[in-house]
Amino acid sequence: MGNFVLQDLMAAGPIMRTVSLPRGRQTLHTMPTSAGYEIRADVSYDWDGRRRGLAPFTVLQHTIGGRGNLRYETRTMQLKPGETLLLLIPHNHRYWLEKGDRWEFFWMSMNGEEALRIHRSILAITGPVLHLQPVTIDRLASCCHRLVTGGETPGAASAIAYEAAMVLYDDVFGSHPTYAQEYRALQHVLEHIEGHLDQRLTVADLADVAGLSRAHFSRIFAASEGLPPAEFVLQKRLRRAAKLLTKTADMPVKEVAALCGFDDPNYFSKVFRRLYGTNPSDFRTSGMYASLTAAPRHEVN
DNA sequence: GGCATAAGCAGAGGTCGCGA
DNA sequence: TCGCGACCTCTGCTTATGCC
Repeated sequence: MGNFVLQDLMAAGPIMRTVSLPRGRQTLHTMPTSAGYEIRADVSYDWDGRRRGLAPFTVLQHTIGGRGNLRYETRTMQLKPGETLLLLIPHNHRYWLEKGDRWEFFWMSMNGEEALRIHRSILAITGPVLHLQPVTIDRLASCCHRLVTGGETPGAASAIAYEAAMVLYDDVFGSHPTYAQEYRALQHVLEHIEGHLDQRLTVADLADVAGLSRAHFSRIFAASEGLPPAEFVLQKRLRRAAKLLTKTADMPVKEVAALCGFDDPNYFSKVFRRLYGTNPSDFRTSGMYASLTAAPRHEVN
């Protein structure tokens, strides 16, 4: 697909596909949900980011011609040809078409923790409107075309969506050494958190790992991951605890707490209840974990 | 004995404004 | 862009008590 360009996608005419694949046993970290190329001229085209359900996903939409409108939190702007829209849902935004306007675009929607994490990192730096290089647009158009016409298995579809996420990553971070450095620092912190969940993890320690001051680290971490660092660590610990509780029926709750970095089982019980709505022992016996969508109410991606 | 709940408190965390 | 200090909020811990 090396020579695929945007014109090839447009040549096929308006087309879209909702990617609905059977759930595999393993959760894929990047999964497309829909893709397509459209020319819209009707005011019924109107999406509100707060009314599209609670399951998180992202929308990547490149404007080929015409124009669209975007309200992002309190700011309102127009999307012109050559501009690419990146949005996380749910979120306080709306994009729509005004009467008499025309909007030609291609888009890809995807979910999965890796897609969400990468797109959130990009959004934290660039905001929702991106100005990508022509070669990036062509590669994204190629991904979109292959999603619409192929990607029949979960693995194949996931690979295409992941490629699209990486193409975007290269464009944004590859051309901005400072952004790349910051991204790598946060990656290092995330790895540090994963490897030390059973130990004391203060925000000051994590800021040291990132090589930043506590206040600045807290600021960029929250912008990148969608949660302040302490809350992020807490949710990671509670997810690990939930898994341990259901997988190790003989392990005392206080031992599960200790393995997840909670020195005090009483405190563990308190925060566990806050997140899951029930105490650890009831959670274990009720089989709640299986009924959850593999995540607590406020998911850490 | 193991665990949950509640109250109280110290210190850590989040966030803002400001300056370099 | 980043660090620093200040201020307010809330987390994390201790202790006491009660239930199974």
